[in-house]
Amino acid sequence: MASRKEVADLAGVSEATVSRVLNGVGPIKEETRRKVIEASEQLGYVPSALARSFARSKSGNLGVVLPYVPKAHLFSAYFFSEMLSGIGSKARDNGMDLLVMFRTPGEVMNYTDLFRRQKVDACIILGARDDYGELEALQQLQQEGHPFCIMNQHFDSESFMEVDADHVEGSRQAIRHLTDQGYRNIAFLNGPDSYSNSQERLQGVQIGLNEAGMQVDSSLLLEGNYSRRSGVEAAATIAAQLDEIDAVFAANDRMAIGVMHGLRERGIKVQDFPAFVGYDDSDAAEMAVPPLSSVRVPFYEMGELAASKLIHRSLGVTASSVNTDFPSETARQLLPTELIIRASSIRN
Amino acid sequence: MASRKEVADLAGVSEATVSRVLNGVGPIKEETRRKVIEASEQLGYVPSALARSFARSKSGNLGVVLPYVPKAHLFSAYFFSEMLSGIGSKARDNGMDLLVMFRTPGEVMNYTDLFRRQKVDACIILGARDDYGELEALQQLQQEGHPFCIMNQHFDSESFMEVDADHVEGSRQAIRHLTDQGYRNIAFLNGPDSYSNSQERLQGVQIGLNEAGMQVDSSLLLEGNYSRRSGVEAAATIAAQLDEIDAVFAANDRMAIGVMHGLRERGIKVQDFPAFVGYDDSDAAEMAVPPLSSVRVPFYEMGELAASKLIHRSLGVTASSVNTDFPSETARQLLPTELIIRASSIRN
DNA sequence: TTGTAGGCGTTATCAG
DNA sequence: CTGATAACGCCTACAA
Repeated sequence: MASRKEVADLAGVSEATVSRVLNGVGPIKEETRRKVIEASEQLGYVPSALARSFARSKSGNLGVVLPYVPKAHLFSAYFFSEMLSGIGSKARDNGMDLLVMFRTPGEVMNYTDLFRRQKVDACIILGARDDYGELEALQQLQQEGHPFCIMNQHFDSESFMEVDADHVEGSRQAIRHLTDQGYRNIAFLNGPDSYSNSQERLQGVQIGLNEAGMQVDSSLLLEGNYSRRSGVEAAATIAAQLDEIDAVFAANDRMAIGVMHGLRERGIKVQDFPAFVGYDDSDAAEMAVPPLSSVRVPFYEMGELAASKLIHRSLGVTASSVNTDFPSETARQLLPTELIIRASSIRN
Repeated sequence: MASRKEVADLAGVSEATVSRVLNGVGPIKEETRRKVIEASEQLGYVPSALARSFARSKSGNLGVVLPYVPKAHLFSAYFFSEMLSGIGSKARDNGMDLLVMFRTPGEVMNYTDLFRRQKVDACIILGARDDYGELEALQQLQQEGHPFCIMNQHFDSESFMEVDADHVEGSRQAIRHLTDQGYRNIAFLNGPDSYSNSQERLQGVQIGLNEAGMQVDSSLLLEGNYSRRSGVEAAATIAAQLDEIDAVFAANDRMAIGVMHGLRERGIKVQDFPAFVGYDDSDAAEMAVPPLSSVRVPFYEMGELAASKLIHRSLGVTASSVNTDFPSETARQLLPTELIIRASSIRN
């Protein structure tokens, strides 16, 4: 491959000038610029990202940590691919590449080493769990001043940069949609309490019910683990009290669909189904029978936002530019959800 | 952060020795090794991947090119996340990181620059299209001797390294499953002919029908674009000749489910449905109503295989070691599929 | 078994 | 506006 020196020789300039032209820095005489461009095109010269990164001590990589999912279909892949796409789009806009890593099942990830080794300039963490080891690792990151952003999980009493959807409001909307139609006995199939997401949904449910002059009935509170299977299991409980239950709100689509399946397995006909509202508006929602109403979460946009925040942060934020474009830079930022209404929740 | 020099000083050795110990190369006196390890742990020293890559002129990154998917739900995200996980698993085992890129909608990707810039040491390409620009780009890669592997697409008359599933056999199995049960009028909803995958499925269908002493009936051949919507559209045709059609084989689950939806929209009852077999065995298959029989594709394993081949190739294959572990290194390799039978295709 | 020193391809600083 | 020239942090012969 052509070297920078060859380009310099061909263009009749110094190597430094070649770099200046290619990086668009410093004042350059137009003719010089032209000569350099021509020469480098002719020779097919491409600067080495490796050398560049080394010299700048910037990898140019945006790290993305994904939970370990393969084969364990707790969450829909939809979820992650949307976020990843959003992140990728912003990264590309800023000339950064995506370095994707999967969290290993047991062990806690050593986030700081990722930065120390200079593999990434910033990092987005998806699906962090709220356990001790994880928290400690994140605190260390924070302490060392590495730019990182957590998606889809909130750590109370920490001031991590976080991006999430407004699950309180999303859940409230879902409940309101049901109560507005006169449903009074709404079962809520939530996910594990260890996810901040689950807690927020419960809050939203409470608010929604209160607005309709109702209270949470703990006998209508069920817990699954976000898998379809756990929905099927919850169906047992729901089927048993089908007289009292006239609607089901599930914390994600998979569980909602699981409940539907469970009811079907028990021979319950669609016309006898309670109303259903799911969550995520994954592609499974529109594929469900009946089509599942669901709370749409702007995963793609969340990915974009997280990436933007990080990039604008790690790309030298001067004292003057801070607090203008990204006021809540270090704070938690929530994107709005939207209720998508389909047949499953409409009174017939 | 602690520098290598500090470690060397603390351990009372030269910097070179520090590197040797940390890289496990060359003969080292046990005591020296211990001193170095201690010193580096004490100082929290972590070698810079940047500098290391630069010195070795190896990025340590395995590139993965993904098709541009966001919002266009032609393929299931399931598909990609499985492959990505498989790739990631093998990459990790070999100390490589994943550099993920999304193909931009219009333009052809400049694969060679990826290598020239030294961003990646090897590259896996998912969802390549068989158009002229793409082919040319791939040929150039080949010519320059860069290690790359194409997944899920076959280029005739090229000897690219390719990994795919055996779609001929998978489709044959699906058809046999149907004919074995006595279904004779099987509609085949295929994807666009521009994907080698589609062509292979058609072949499999032909073989399967022939085995049952039948021929392909071109009036039963439909084409969609792998989206659910296209399945819904195909349902119009199928509904119109429901007397003649007793089974439907679709080239992926989304389309199969789309057809089911289309039939439902037309008021056709489940008990009057033709038998259905989908393809991919994505999570949507088991969520479908009725649960959809489908040809399982080992995406995860395909990812592992592709990564393995590349890694073993780019990690110095000597003349002696070649043609032993990976006989078909530069050839096409197919993994077996498996028919998963669910309610949708069982005669009632 | 270990130290020395050159080189990797850029960036960036400092003269000119 | 442009040309030298030090870093950058690590790897790896080569020498000892």
